[in-house]
Amino acid sequence: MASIQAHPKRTVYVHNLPDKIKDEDLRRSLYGVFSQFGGILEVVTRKTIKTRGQAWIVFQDVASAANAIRQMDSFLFYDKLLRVSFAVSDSDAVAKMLGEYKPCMRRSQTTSTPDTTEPHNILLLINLPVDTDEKRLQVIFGQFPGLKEVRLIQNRHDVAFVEYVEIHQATQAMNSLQGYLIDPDHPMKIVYAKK
DNA sequence: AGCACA
Repeated sequence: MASIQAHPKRTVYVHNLPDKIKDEDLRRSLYGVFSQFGGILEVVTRKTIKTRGQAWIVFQDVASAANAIRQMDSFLFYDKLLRVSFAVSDSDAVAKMLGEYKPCMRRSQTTSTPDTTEPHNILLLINLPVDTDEKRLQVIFGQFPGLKEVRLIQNRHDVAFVEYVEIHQATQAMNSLQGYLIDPDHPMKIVYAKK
């Protein structure tokens, strides 16, 4: 709790890993232990001076990553206690999954926000499963600070509005939950509401 | 301790 908390995202940063283990064995063990929390897109380890003893576990959704952190921080792994938190930045594997990966955006802080729409404190969710209920959306979007209200549309449960107090809070939720799989067939699309 | 991916 003392360290800086990165905001929720699909990638979990793990450190205090044993560094005598061969990279591929380490990846396999990490995959084995972490896959109980949800689908894993990729486990990244690199044994350079700067990156040894660390790993990035890229989950398909933020909820899995959050669970992994809750359950696995301080977990005894080999002979050490794992340190598990949200990664500082998003993984390329996530951008690729969402079809938003552009090699030139590496290392730039540009978001995947379509600039066709002005930022807004209200988000529009589309492509929801038709049986989506409001409570479910409240839980998912309530992970991010500033949630004010979730509104489903009468007779159309495939779209919803999610309102945050501040625009930047809406943006944070949008960036983390873009493509979120409410179910395997419905990657959620999130755009800013129109002014 | 250390936040990458080409």
